[in-house]
Amino acid sequence: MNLKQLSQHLNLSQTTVSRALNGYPEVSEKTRERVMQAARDLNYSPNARAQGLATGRARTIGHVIPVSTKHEMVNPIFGDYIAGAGEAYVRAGYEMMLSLVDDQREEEFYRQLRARGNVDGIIVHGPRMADPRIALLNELGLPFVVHGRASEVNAPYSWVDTNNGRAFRRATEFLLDLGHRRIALINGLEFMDFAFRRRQGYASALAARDIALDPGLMRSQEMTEVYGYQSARQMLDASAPPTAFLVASMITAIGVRRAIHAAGLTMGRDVSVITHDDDLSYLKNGHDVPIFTATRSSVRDAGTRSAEMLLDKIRCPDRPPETELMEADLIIGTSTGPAP
Amino acid sequence: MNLKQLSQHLNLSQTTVSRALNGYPEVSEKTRERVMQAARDLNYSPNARAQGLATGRARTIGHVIPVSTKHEMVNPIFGDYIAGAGEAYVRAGYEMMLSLVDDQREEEFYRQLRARGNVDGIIVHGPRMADPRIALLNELGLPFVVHGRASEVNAPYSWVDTNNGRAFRRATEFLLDLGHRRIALINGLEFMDFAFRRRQGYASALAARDIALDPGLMRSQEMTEVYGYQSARQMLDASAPPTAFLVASMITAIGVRRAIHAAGLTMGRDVSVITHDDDLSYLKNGHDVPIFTATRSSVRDAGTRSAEMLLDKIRCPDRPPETELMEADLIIGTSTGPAP
DNA sequence: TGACAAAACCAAAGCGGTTTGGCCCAAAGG
DNA sequence: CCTTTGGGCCAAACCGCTTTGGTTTTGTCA
Repeated sequence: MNLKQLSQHLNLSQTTVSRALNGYPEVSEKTRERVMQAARDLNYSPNARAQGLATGRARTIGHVIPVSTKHEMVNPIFGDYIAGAGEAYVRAGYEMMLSLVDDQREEEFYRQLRARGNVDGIIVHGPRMADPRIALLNELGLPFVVHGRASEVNAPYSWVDTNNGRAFRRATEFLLDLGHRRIALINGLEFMDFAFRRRQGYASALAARDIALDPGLMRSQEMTEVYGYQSARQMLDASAPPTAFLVASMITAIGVRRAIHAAGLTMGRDVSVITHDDDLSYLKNGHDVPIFTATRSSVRDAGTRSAEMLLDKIRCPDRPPETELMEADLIIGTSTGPAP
Repeated sequence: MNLKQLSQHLNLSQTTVSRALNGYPEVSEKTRERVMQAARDLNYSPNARAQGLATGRARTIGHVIPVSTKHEMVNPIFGDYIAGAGEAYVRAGYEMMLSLVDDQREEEFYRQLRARGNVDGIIVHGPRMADPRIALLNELGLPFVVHGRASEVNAPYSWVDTNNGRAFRRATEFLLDLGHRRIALINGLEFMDFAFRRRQGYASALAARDIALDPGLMRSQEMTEVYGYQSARQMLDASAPPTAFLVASMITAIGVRRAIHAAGLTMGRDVSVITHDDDLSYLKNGHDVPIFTATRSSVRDAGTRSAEMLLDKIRCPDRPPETELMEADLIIGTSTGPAP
């Protein structure tokens, strides 16, 4: 069933039927009702490609996930982020397109995305510190919102980010106040902007109390469980083990906890742990009492906010870039205690 | 830059340029070279919507994620599944569209998907035992592949599934052989087909040794960490606690482990645990020695296989439905031992 | 009652590709 | 030398919608 058939069925022109369905005023209420009813009865939906071709908009948002051939992992926060963003898209009648793109040929990919016109805007995931995509997208004139920021990019752009620096500074201060002096940082990959900022927050808190950074207490890797386990294991076995760990994700923290148990120690008494908690639906930080003391910031909310921001931007392309910095809560759980 | 401009630039007709780019034989090699070069130089990419409208194919696959308003979670396996499927799509030049759909109005949504024509085929996620979507999609004539199966649907359809029944039967037998008699099942939601089959595998292994099912040892819920913790906690506190747990996912098993520790017990000695392991990239089951004894089946591979199967189906719509049953490995880790 | 404005509808021209049917010309065959 | 063949190219129709620039109908007012 297409528009032509529908209009013939109704003895009306395609123009009138189209206008009736799209709420234009130059059609009588009676006719509109009749058209709507027929559309419902005959199960008519306009062809998206034809509509897109005619209007020049795709009603689709692209999400580009950079995948390096080396460590081709999809971040576990992705599902929750998408759930949040999807909610906004459903409300606005937009579709969501997902692309996994080899980071070797990202530029080409974005250019094609623009030329092929299958999206009206895109969400940039996993920004690096000097991410070249921002300049590229500005040049291409393709509306975009970054989930995160790029510290070394000065051009203005829209973003939604958690205040990672502040969160990790507060967490470090909290451990310092408990008397900890040897605090390990089990960070994400530090060419990723969020990890870089977390490290800065950690470093600034230590600097404020005149504590020197100890490279032996700092790790930077993909945030897997095994990485948390191995890092903590090694550090605890070393000559001057840390009394506290600051960890970049719940999953990695679970690995750290496993290492603490394996070393015969008790978390929260012998060794303290603070983790960042993205508030993932399948991996809540405990029920009533939090398992881990944590800096918490919902990635689902970030998804919704960035999607809404992008939709706004598409609606009004001339507005200046919008930004939103979400503060993380510091949640006190049972994984921290005074330094032994 | 569109086809018209490109062809004018080359002093050729749109027909010839289109044919040159798409590899048709009725254009000379010399001209083809010239066209290709110009397309590259001028950064020409065909407009996807126009191409789609003209060819009648969208070169896009839809992934529909059912979301109920009650427990709107996105399964953590989703990221890895998508990574696997995405790989196949990239190779074939297909896009991936994601839709979160309220399960109240699923039927309407699939009908629209068909009518609006924005996808050439879809992957059905999270099938229920008598999932109505299969009959609907067969009726609509929209190519699809189910990730999983629907036990109560008899019509033929294409699917890729793990042998969940066999995996859980083997795991149960393994525990029985170790002398365990009180084996708890911490299952997923049992209206989901995979969970139903796992339960059947578990039940049949017990039945084969004349052990009655104990409702007090069986739980069925969304597979969160907290669910694993609370279920195990309650069972261990009860009058006749289990000596082993059979768990539906790594994340839930991590909760079970936490409960075992909280009860002052040692996993693998006092209490055994076997979990299903989807081999998620961020949550590998240990490094060299597996943490948990597990039934392992890569959901990433399942993603790739089901995507390939769907692409085949789209290429040759007349072929009969294809199916693939993936066997899970039984991996021996340190979480199991003889019954105390 | 006729003039005029507004309301209601329509034909046709895009949007940017693919594809059908046909034209032109050089090479091959009788 | 003329016909046939087929390689190489083109004009125009088409995919299904929106939108421009009308035309017709209805209603209002002098």
